[in-house]
Amino acid sequence: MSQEKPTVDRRSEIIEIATGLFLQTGFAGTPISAVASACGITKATLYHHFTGKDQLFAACVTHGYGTALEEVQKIARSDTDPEPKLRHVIDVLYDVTVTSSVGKMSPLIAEVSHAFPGVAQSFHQDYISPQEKLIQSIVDEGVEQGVFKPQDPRLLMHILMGPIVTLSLSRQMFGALEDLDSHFPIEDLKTGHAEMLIQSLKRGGT
Amino acid sequence: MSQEKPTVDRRSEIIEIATGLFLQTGFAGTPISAVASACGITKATLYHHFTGKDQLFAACVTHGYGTALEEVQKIARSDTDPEPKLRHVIDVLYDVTVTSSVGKMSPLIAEVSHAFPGVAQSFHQDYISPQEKLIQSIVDEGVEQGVFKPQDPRLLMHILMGPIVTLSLSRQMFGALEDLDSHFPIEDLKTGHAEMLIQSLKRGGT
DNA sequence: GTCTATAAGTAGATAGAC
DNA sequence: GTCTATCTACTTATAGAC
Repeated sequence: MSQEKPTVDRRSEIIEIATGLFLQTGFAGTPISAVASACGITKATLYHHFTGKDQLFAACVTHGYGTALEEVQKIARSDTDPEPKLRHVIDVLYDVTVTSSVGKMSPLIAEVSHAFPGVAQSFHQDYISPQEKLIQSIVDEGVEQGVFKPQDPRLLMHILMGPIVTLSLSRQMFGALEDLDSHFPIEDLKTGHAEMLIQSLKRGGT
Repeated sequence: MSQEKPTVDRRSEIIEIATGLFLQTGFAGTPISAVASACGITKATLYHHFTGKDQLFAACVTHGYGTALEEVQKIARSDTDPEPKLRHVIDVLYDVTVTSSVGKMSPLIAEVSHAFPGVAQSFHQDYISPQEKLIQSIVDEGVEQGVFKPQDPRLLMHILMGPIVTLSLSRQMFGALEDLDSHFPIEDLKTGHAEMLIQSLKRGGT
């Protein structure tokens, strides 16, 4: 009775629970023992699945952004006009970054990156870079069709991702505030941000 | 010879060194002993100046944003037209957030806020809120003079602070990358961001 | 104000039985 | 795969001498 699950996906289960704990208390602030007991296993068992704390964290990051990237990929490949396509991507980016757990990991990766630079490096190579290329391809498509004016790719990502990541960070940081949603309302900010970005792309920048 | 400084500002000295260490290795990742030895004193002496690790951290935050807020205040009060005034503020915000140590503390505050919600709360009350009001007053001035169109204050802060905070986070996170400045060039992004923001304010949003 | 010494607890990680 | 038991190292924090 004590082992209902047939071990099919114990690993994924651990990863998801660990991700939640890391997000709550940080990397250094989350003892392996806390992860273990939250999973209902002992430390020794946890070490049977992962060779160390850093490897567990790396698995959390990979597991998370793999799913997130697929979503953006699906949209980029879909057969829609550039503008609604970009709006759809912005929608998903807000979801992934502000609502789901993956996006909230950025400050954690920053924390860990000093001790384990490999984590940040693979995060950039496997998630940030491919995502940038996908978004850029959508904008390029719009430029070809004459809907968008050309824009510096780095500036575009700066204006696009910046507010989203910071909103996620703010909502974590000020999670204790009673009026969190009135200070940082996701829907309103998303709509306004998207509108501004699209307008700027249509008119051409700088 | 071993005590050259006349204790005039031992406290400030400790705070500045501690801030640097916290930024490098995080709150939980920075032992009190590391701070002490970096200051050239012992743990016991450090505990003579601060009653605990959390109080030391809170002092680091307060010390930092106090200076930063004053700079913005000076500009807001100056006798210039709204547009150059806003450009000047953006300039200072990039400096403070991306270059100096204060701005880089946001992810740290997020980390600590779970264990000590008071730190985030006072950060919001004493720094974020006043700064928002100062910036809003500049925009309001512009609206009165007919240079700017009215804008939702929260959206404005979202679009203004978002990219800046995220740039700071990215540069910390990917500090190990060789081509950091080509991926995240401060000057170019600042210029483009400011231009876009001003244009959007002039034209009116949403 | 600064030190040495140490208390009291917890961290990551492993050995070996079942 | 999971457990109990344990190791070593390091953590925050304090007591008391100088």
